[in-house]
Amino acid sequence: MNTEHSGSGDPARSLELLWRRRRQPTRGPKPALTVEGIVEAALRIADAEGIGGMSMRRVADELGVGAMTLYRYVPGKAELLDVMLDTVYGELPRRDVDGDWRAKLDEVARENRELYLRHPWLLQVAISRPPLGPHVMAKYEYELSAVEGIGLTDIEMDDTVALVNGYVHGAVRTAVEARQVIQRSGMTDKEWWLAHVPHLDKIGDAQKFPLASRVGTAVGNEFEAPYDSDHAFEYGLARLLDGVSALVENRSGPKD
Amino acid sequence: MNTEHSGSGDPARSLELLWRRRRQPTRGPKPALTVEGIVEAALRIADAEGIGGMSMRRVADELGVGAMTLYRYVPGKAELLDVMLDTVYGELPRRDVDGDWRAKLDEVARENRELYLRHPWLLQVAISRPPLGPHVMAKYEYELSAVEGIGLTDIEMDDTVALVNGYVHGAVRTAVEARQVIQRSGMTDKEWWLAHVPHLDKIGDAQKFPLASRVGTAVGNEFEAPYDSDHAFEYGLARLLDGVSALVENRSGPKD
DNA sequence: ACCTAACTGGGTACACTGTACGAAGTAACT
DNA sequence: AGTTACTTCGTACAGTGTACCCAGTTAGGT
Repeated sequence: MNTEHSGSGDPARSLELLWRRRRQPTRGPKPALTVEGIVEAALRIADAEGIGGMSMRRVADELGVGAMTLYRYVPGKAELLDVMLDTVYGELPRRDVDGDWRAKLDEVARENRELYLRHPWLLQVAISRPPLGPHVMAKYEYELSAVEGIGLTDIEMDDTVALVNGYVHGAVRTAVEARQVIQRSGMTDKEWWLAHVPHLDKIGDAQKFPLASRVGTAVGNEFEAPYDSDHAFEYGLARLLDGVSALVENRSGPKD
Repeated sequence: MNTEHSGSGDPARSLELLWRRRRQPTRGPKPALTVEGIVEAALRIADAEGIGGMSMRRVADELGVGAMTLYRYVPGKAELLDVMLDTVYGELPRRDVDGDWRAKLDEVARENRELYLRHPWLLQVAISRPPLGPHVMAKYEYELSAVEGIGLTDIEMDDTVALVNGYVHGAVRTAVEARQVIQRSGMTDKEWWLAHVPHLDKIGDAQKFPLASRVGTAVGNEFEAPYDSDHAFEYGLARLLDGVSALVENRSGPKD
């Protein structure tokens, strides 16, 4: 099920972990693990098996230690997830784009899309309260800089960045789910449709639902190959940026 | 987290269940339960506690029977979820709208939004292969009828309906997650931000991330009240339909 | 009236999950 | 050497979906 949550722990403890502010102890045995190593192992598992496969025992097995050992390094699973998020956000290139705000927002969208495709488990994590680590902050700063100084209010800047991120999230989610359902079921969309048609015919829905039958069949035939998510992404992004453009022009030269 | 899946069972068995095509047995004790009753109980739980709260044991408890009893009526949890989906889609009003395709698509978006708000657990279910029950078919038929006869190809009709549904899904997901995180944490966004600020100040990110600090503070102050999701929804929907309009006009009077 | 086939309810078991608790071992300071 | 801080990790608990099996119930056939 979708849902793992981020940002649920104690702020002081979480930020200490995210910014690696813990003073190393002087006495006692040397720690055998590091937070970095644990996060790396957790990311390997999540990338390969989805967020559902990333259990504390599974991560501990990967590192050759007992499950409870992890709790010496990380307060709990929620906080480990926070560090994983901040870590993968660190992979974003955050390129300096020559051009106007539109070119920059376009780049933001593409970079985020790549990240989602590389780490599909990100789509299964609800990030309503982002973990305020160094890479999350840098990501937010970078994305805001794309729409800074073009006449938007602070609130509108945040809205716009959130709108683009929301669009990319939804578009990639659809594409990834389509890809995953083919893997999980071992059936292409066409095969799945053809497996249902004879039973639907028996029920007689072609008469009751003529449009659904006609369009459903057309779509089933068209997309034997993997769903053309590239085209859908480009089209939707262009429409979205057109919409933002209207707002920017309205702000830079208001009529009333 | 996010994820429960739909449409994973055997097609014949699933469709038989969705369309209630099972012949009732002649011998043996009269069944104490009905599929309808089980689905009703499961919906009550999912509406109140989210999809994570809907376990087979929990549903069985609600009905005063043992967990395994449910398996006499439903092949498994995945199929029960399919019937739940088809059932709630039956709640959609599917009003006849006077007006052009835009007014109709607008209505489709609003009806779907209401449904997501009434059953937030829908947002946690990945529906890449919809359960082909009577109400899912009727929903698809109704939504296609909004864009029938305006010059789009069958594929474009499906794309357009999917685009609108995708937008609504994303917009409501953001709003619902914001609402839920306040419940779960017992903190408003402002309180959460204020709890982090002193620690972030100690780290000194205001210097490193000036834009993020400025905009983050502005957003934190603005949205003390519940996030103004109505406004965001209206704005985004208007931009989206503008984009579709461009496609429709291009199809009805192509230049090249 | 009685047998049997068909059916229902549900107990137990298995392999999972996150993590609280506490025991046992190790290293550095006094 | 004793104390203190720190490590690893076994056990336990309350959950999860569901395979398997047995006991009880009812209708049809004889």
